[in-house]
Amino acid sequence: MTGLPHTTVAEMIRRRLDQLTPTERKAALILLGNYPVPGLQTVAQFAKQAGVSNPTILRLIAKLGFGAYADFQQRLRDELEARLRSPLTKGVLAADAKDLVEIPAFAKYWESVSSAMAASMHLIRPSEFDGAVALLADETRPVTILGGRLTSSLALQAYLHLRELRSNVTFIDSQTATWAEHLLGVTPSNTYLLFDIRRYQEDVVRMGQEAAARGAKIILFTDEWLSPLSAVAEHVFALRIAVNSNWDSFAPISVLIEAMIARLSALNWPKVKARMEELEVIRRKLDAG
Amino acid sequence: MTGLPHTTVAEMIRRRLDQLTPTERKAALILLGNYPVPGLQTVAQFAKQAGVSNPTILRLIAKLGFGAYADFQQRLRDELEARLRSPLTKGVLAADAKDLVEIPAFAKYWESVSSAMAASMHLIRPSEFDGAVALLADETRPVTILGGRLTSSLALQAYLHLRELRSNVTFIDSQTATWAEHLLGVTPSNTYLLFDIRRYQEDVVRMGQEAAARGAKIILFTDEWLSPLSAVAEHVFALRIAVNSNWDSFAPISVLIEAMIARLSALNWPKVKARMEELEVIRRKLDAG
DNA sequence: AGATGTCTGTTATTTATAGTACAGTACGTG
DNA sequence: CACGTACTGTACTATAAATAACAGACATCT
Repeated sequence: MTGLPHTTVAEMIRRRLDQLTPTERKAALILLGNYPVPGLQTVAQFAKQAGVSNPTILRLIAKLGFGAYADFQQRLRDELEARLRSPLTKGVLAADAKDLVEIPAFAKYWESVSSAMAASMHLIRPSEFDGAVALLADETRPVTILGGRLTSSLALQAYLHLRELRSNVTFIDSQTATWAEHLLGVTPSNTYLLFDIRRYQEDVVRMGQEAAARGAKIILFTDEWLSPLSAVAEHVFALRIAVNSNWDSFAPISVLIEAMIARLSALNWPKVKARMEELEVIRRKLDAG
Repeated sequence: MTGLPHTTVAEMIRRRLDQLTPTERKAALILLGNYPVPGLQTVAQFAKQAGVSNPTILRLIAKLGFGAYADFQQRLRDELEARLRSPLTKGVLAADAKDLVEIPAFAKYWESVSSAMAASMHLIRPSEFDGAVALLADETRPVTILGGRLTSSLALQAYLHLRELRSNVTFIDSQTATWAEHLLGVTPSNTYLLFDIRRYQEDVVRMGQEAAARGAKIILFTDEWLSPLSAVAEHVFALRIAVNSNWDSFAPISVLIEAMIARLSALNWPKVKARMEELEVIRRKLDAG
C-alpha cells in the first residue's frame, strides 16, 4: 500500500546490462524473458533455470542495489501487485506518487473498495448468478424484497429497478408491524430477495426462515461471514464488504444487484422495453393531469 | 514445461470456499483479492497480511490439495507465467476469464463498473470533498436528503448512515405531496443533500432550486452531464455512471457517499462512537420492551 | 612466460523458513 | 451442565534457504 518506487527492476537491469559480467547477464536475460517469474523462485531454482551458480544470482541482485535477495523479491511482488491491480486504482497511485501530493482520504477509501470489489467478483459462481437471474425473470413468481436496518437501501435499489422490469414486485419496509401480513400469502411460488450482513438482524433472519418454511425460494445477499439465512436460502451470494473504514461497503452488493438487473434486462429486452415505454406513457399522463 | 492443469488455484479456492473454516476463508479471500501476490510471499508474510496464524495458511493450502507450500507457490508461478505470456489487457479479469469457457455476464458488467469508478474518482476534487464533509459534519446545520425516482435508494443509503453519525438528519420520501411543508422551514443554515442523474427529474430540480432560493447550501450528486441543479449547488459531484448496460451504475455515487461517511466517522470518532453506543443501548431497550 | 586481477563455481556457515505437536478456546450436543 | 468436537494459535523442531568464505580457471598485461 505504500508508495511504489519509480523505477522497476526490469528498468534497472536494462540500464546496467553492459556493466554485468557474462554469466550475470545470462541470468538477467532469463529474468527479463519471463519477467518477473524467475525472480520469484528461490535462488537455487533461479540459478538452475539460468544455468549459472547460486552466488552469481546473489551477485547480480547485489549489483542492482539490493541488500538481500528477500528485498529483491519483495520489490518484484510490489511491482506485480501494482500491475495486476484492478484498473480502478492503477493510474491513481502512480499519478499521486509523481506529484508527491498526499493521497486524499477518498482515494484511499476508493482503493479499499476496489479491492473488495475485485475479491467479491471471484466469490460469485456463474451458475449461482444465472440461477438467481432465472428466478427473478420468472414473472409467475412474485418477488418480495427485504433488507435490514442499513441494508434496506440496497433492498430499495433492487426494488426500484426490478419493478421497472417486471410486475409482482413488493418492497417490505422497516415497519416490522406489517411483516406478519406479508407472510400470510407466502407459497412455494414466492421468491424472496433478502439482504443481511453482519451484525445479522434477528427479525430479518426470522422473517426469511419463516418464508423458507412456507416454501418460498430465497436469494440471499450477505457477507463473507454468512448470515444464518444462508442455511435456508436457495441462492447465496457472500461478498467481501470489509473495507478500510468503520463501516462496511455496500458497493460489491450494489454492483451485483445492478449486474443482475442488467442481465435480466438484456435477456428479454423487447419485453422490458415495451413495459418501460408503457410506464413512461402512464407517468406522463399522471404528471399532466 | 508440460501442459498446465486446467484449474487455477483461484478456481480451486472458489469451489471449496464454503468448506473452509472462517479464518481459512479470511486468508483465502486475501489471496483472491490481490491474486496471486500474497501466495508468493513466505508463509509468515502471507499469514500476517491475512491476520491469521502460520499454521492456518498451511492448513489452507493442504485443504486445496497441495503437499507442500513450495508446490503451491510453484503452481502460482506457473499460472502467472502462462498468464503474463499472453498480452495482459485487463489484469485479473482477463486471466480468469480465460479459465472459463466464456466470460460470465456479471464479469463483463463488473469490468465496466470498475472503469466507471476509476474515471469517477478523478472527477472528484479533494477540496470539494473536504468542503462537503465539513458541511455534513456541522451539527448546527440540519441536513435534508432527497433523491429521484431511482436515486432515492442512494438518498436512503446516505440517510441511514448519516443518522448513525449525527442528529438532525431528514429523509424526504417520494410522496411529493409533503414536499411543500419541508420547504417551509428552510433557512440559510440548512444543508440539502440531493441526488439527480439523467434524466433529471423536474420535481427534484424545482425542490432544490426553491431550497437554494431560501439560502440552503446544496450538495449535489449528479452525472457528468450535470443536473440543472448544479447551477445552484454549493458542492457538485459529477461522476461517471454510464456503463455497459441499459441502466446507469449507482456504484460510483454510492462509493462516494460511503467515502464521506467513512471520513466523517474518522474525523470525530470518539463522538461518533459514543453516539452509536448510546443508540445501541436504546435499541436494545426497545427490542426488549 | 609469469604475475595479477577478474570472474565463476564449490563448499561451509548461518539464518530464517516451512512444517509439527500440542494446548487452549469456543461451540454444539447428549 | 458436562462432554466431545472442531477450530485456532503458540512453541518448537527439522529443514531448506540465503549468504560468506574459499579456491580454481581464465584472460590480460608486463
